[in-house]
Amino acid sequence: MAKKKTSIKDIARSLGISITTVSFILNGKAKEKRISEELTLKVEAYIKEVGYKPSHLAQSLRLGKSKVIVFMVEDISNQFFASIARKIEERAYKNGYKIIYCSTDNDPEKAKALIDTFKVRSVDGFIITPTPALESTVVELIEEEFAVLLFDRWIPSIDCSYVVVENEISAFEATTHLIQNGCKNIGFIIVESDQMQMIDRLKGYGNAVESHGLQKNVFMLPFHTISESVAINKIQEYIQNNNDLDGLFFATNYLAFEGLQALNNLKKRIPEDLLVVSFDDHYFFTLFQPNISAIEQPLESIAEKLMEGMLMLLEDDEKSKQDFKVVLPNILHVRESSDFKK
Amino acid sequence: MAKKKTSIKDIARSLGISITTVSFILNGKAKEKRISEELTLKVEAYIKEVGYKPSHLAQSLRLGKSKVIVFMVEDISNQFFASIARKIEERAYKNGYKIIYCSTDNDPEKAKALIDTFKVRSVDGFIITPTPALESTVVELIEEEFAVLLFDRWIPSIDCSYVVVENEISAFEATTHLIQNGCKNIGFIIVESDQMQMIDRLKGYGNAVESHGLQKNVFMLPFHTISESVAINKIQEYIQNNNDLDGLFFATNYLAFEGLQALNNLKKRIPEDLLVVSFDDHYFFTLFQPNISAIEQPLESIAEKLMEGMLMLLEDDEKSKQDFKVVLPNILHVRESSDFKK
DNA sequence: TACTTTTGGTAAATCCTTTTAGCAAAATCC
DNA sequence: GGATTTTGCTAAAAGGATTTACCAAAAGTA
Repeated sequence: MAKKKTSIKDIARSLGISITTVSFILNGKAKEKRISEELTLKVEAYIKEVGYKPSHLAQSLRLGKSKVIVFMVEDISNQFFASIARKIEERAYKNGYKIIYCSTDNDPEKAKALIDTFKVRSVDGFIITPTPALESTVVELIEEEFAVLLFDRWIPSIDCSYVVVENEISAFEATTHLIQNGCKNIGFIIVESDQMQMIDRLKGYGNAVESHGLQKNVFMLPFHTISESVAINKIQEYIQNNNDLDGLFFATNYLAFEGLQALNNLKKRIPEDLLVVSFDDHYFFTLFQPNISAIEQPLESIAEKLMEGMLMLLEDDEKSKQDFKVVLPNILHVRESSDFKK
Repeated sequence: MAKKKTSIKDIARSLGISITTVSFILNGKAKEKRISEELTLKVEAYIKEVGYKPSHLAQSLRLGKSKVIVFMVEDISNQFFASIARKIEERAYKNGYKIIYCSTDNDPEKAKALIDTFKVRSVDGFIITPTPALESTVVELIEEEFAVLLFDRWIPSIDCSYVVVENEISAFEATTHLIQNGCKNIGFIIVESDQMQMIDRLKGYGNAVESHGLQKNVFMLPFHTISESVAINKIQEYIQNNNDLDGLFFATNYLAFEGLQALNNLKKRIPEDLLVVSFDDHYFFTLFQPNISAIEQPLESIAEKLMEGMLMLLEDDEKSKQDFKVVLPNILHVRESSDFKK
């Protein structure tokens, strides 16, 4: 097996013509550049025969475009991000793009370091779930004319394209749903964070509760929650200390999983003792007994918009680069955990 | 903001020296190439000052190495693969490698097409969960001197490095565990597949059952199981038609999730009516009531071995390239679903 | 002094493309 | 028939690095 790949030069030499001619033909510019049809066919046949494929590296170097998109998320092993990864993959490949992933752990230093290495690699675009304190880095990226698209959360202080969901509206809706089903004291369990999606969910919950004349009751776990078992314990304590809770709204599915463990440990019955609803739907919620009500983010639409936006940012040279701003609606699935009738 | 990045040429010009000198200094060859310390320091200071970073593209083109590894799995959104992705990521980045992922859906044509595009991209290595009929493509890759490492399943007919787990042994162990806890008629639920890991799991089950003088009772779902609900129905039918089952062993966690739904629909109690154990542990299994016994694959070790092997294949030029063959042991977690005492 | 060795560096080729500018021959025009 | 246009194709630069081969000047040796 030949280790050495055939290059455009080899082809030119073998056929006794110039590199330029071969390149024109390869790039479909034969007509435009007035290469005779006879020669064109001959070259094309030869290319097919030897199975020549141009080197992407050389092309990238020459054209200044690498056809690589970075997918930078908090944690690629998180089901939500992994699902999006899967769905944008198809679309990217179809358009000749490859995707490099990386996880930030929501650590600004790590995120910055990663972005730095990728700049050097001359990637074309970035799809980012921003960590805190990433404003200036993102602004820099945009100024250096990379295609940048935020998702899951956006950064209010800067002008940058994004794809997010209606966090506030859906949290409002889910809370209202609990109230309509009789809850008077709904605990909202959230992780301490300045991420916009969390802030918005909290806001939606708060507005719904207050607009019905009820009291807010928020339990905030520290962000770097030491471990899962500690988190479970803390939630358990919270529930015990608030014995009159009749509803629980979890801000993410991971919190819900921990919360369900806590409720189970406390022998609390759902929905008899309290109603439960969670943000971020999950396969488990329909497997769990009782089924858990949840707000589903539209993964398919998110992925679709993400690639639509990214391709637009990548291809259009002239249009304003910061105007792809999409907010998608979620779907509230009412299940047994929040509805006696089910 | 400057769009144009500074190149080694700019540095040379600014300092009135040659490109060669700058390159030597950049690559730590100043001493070896007898560049004076004075000049070396001056250049290094200047490089730091302007924040110069060499272009990876140009380096890759010149050196024929791109420092990119392809992580090609069946489905990146599958929790198992996503977890491995996360764990190899750290190690790869630490060694200056980036990871491009892609999903094959276990479709040979798709896999071949993906491999083809990546060859062109001059990636350095491939970590692959092989689809069926991929032997020749993999052999080609090896012959073309790419670093190739199979995982999850390997291909018996070819000589290629791999990292897998003890599928047969663990299946034997889990089956034996069920038998020891009183099962006389264990149903093994598996998906139709010629993947080695499935064949081995089936073998382990069969050996265990037969060595205890019991009958095999295998239910095989067609591979492209139309949909989840259809799968649930089929499993449900199977259980109904085999009313004397007292144990169920699921070959993967996805089958277990479907099976648990089926059991729930049939109002079967675990472990009172039958014992349950599954291959591939999952967060859910400890959340589910009762907790489900499962065989945990050692994700951390798999990832570690994967990168250890890949780096070895990438760096060593001389050593034999096919001799990194690792088989890792799993851990059987006995939980409530297969043990009355728990 | 004359010759060798060391020191400190550089020119140019190479990796593989794309693309601009241009050249000779053939065809067209008046 | 001479000027212009068209046809068909190519030389060479550029993109940004690495590396081989080599060259002066300084230092060492006899």
